[in-house]
Amino acid sequence: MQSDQLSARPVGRGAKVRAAVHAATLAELVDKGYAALSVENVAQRAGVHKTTVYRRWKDREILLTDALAEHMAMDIPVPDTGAIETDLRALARSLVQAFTSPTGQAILAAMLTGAAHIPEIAAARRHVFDDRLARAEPVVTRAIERGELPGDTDPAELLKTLAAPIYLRLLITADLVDETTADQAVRVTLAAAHAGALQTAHGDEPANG
Amino acid sequence: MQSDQLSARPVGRGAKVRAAVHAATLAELVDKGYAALSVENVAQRAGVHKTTVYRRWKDREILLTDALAEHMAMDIPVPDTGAIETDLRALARSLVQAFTSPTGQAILAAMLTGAAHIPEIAAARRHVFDDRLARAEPVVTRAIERGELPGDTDPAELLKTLAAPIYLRLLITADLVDETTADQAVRVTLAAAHAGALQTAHGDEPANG
Amino acid sequence: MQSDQLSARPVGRGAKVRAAVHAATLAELVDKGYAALSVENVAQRAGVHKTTVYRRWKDREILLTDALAEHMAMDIPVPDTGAIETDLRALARSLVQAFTSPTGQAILAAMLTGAAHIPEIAAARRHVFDDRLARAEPVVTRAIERGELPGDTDPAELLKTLAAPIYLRLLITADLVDETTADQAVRVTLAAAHAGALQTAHGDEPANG
Amino acid sequence: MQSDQLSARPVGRGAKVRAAVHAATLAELVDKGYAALSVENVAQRAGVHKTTVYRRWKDREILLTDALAEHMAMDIPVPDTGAIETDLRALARSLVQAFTSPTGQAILAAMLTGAAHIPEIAAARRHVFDDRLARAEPVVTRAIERGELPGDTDPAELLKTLAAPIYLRLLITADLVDETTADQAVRVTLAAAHAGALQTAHGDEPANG
DNA sequence: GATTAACCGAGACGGTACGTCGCGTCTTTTG
DNA sequence: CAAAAGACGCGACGTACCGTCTCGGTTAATC
Repeated sequence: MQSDQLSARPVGRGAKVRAAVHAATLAELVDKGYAALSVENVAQRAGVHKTTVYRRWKDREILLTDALAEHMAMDIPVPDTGAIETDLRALARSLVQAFTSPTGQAILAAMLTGAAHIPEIAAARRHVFDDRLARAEPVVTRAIERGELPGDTDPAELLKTLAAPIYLRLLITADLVDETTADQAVRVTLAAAHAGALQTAHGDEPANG
Repeated sequence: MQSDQLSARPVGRGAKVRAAVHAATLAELVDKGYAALSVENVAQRAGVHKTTVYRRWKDREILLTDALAEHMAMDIPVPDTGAIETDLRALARSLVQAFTSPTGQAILAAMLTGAAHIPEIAAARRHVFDDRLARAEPVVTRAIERGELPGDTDPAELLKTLAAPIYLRLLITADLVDETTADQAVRVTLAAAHAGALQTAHGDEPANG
Repeated sequence: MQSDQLSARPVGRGAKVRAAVHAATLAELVDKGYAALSVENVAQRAGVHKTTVYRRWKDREILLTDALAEHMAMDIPVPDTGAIETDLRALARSLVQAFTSPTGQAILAAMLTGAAHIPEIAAARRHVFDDRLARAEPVVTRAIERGELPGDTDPAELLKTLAAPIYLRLLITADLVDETTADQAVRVTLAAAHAGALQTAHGDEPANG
Repeated sequence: MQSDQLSARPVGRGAKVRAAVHAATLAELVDKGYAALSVENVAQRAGVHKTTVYRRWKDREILLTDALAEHMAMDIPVPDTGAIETDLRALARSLVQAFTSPTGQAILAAMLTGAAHIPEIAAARRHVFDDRLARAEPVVTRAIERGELPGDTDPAELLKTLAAPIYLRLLITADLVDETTADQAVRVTLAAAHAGALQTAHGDEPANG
């Protein structure tokens, strides 16, 4: 009995459909973009009928967020090189890598789109980034313990400072983003941290970070 | 952005229609969001018939980008207080103010949406930000001349560093954004600049910024 | 000004669409029958798009009843040969003719279908037959005036007696129906009338007949 | 009608299912009507799974005709009062009773529906009525033997003349149908019969009655 | 009394048609 | 000539029910 779950459904076939549809959804997203992603095309690409998609996902939006969430659930390795600079560089570069591929671009765009009026998407996006943040925090705390960073450095603040210029270029200025962008972000972040500009809030910043 | 080259037309009546439709477009954008913005509703809100809208704007996308472009063309005052810190604080705070209003939120969201596959929107967005950047550069160059910043500080790089954490919070983390966010961005930016982390590229950054 | 109606719509094109769709509806009805009549096929047959059909008719049911009603609105000539027997024969034969054609069969079937739960169809059907009845009554009253029939003969009752066996065979027994059926109905009806079996109710029949 | 030739099967369990589904089918037919009768609802009402229904009946149509046929197979008592008038009155009134109940209405409607294009339904309907006719014929032949009716009276013709006005009102005019309707039909039929209008065909009517 | 074969419950699936919405085009009428 | 009015082709939406197809789990007749 390999599937001794509590639910008594024959998950066997269903799981394959789920996977195929998810893959097809992401593929279509990359090819056509958020707006032009039609359920019918996704279904066809997945080798499945339209109604089968609607049976599992209530509508286009939910199909998309679900596929995205599943895709983002993949672990990102947290570096531990023993030095803050190389750790941050690794983090920044992996971020760059994740979002410069066509797939990454499409996913990023999709996560931004329609967020204002569809709370689920906004929530999903926030959750993904909070998660990444939480997993990366040890990098900073370890550096503090090693004495590489001031004791009152705020890990979240530091990591946001690291990520911010990369997202800015990806989303707003559409500059070319590569490893030098990542390295420059590291330089700025460390400069700010050493200058004591990334300390935990003394009351001037509310606890929303 | 568009009205100049159409000067040969009888602008008399048309100008009123243009203005009304633009206003209605932004209003609908704020109320319903990008996805649910329908030409028919915009037309009705503008007290104009649908076909009249289509006569002037080829499609929904163009109507939107045009309205947005017109809206963003409003001047932002470039501060000149005599000190880089207060200047940057003014810039950062005006950025925060611009995008924390419901209108600003909607506009920001709209400019991100569908950008991946509709080049016009991406171009418009890039143009707007490049423009803002260009207009703000004097703030930095003046500070360099005053000796407040290292001589080889890259103005664009500095301004992006200033803006980046604000956009990150607006678009990704959905943290609360207010004046303290602006002030914190200033602190980080100045720390980096003084540490020489915002110099013009010595070859490690291509000329795309 | 050939179209000086109160409503200001350009009826020009619309009327053509109406006619084409009505014709296509009846044609499909004959070919495929009530159950298999799909709006999409009707539209295609009419050289028109599905949504155009839905714009004018709320749903399949209404499209059908409307087409049927329009079709049945055609006048049936009321005979006046001077003798009740030949008049009735003409009436009966025209009834037979109307419903033995494939079209007639299909229409008849459609008017019966779904009548139990869709009041509009039942109402339309009733209206059509009441109308036919009212138009044929003069045939009977003239015969009474000529002294061919008893003075208290009930015209409606007589005409129903005439029609009843024809409908029975069409709808229930599926016997072959032709002119001899019509003539036989006349014979029975006149026999009953002369025997005084078709008088207006003396109280033994409520006023619903 | 079907259970006899399947006698090799373990009828034990199956019989209950058959009965439950038949009852549920008729109940749904009365409640929702022919068009809105869904197999899933029937199954649920019968406390049985959809697939179980499909295992025994190929499709909706067959399920329906089977249920109807079973229902109609109930005997109608053939009266034998010794006088043709009271016999016919009994027949007519039982017909009225059968089809004025909600159930009767629904069944009648169902038997008419879709008959044009689904031969099975038409055949079933014809069979039912032929059967009733055949069983009632003795009433007429006995009357002929008693000398109450002309010797060459056609029994089928007479019985159809009796039934026709009742069906007309049920199906077409939607007049109120009650015992007076039945009695009036008897009056007309007897008048015609006595006048010799219901004799066997002299060759002008084929033997399809 | 265990075996075994038919039957049933459960539910996903491919498929057809439904009726709806919004886009962008077109034609006709009005000022 | 531009705007109003509105029908239209078109494509996608999301829904309902059809009839089919495994899968396990029961049940009941047989050995």
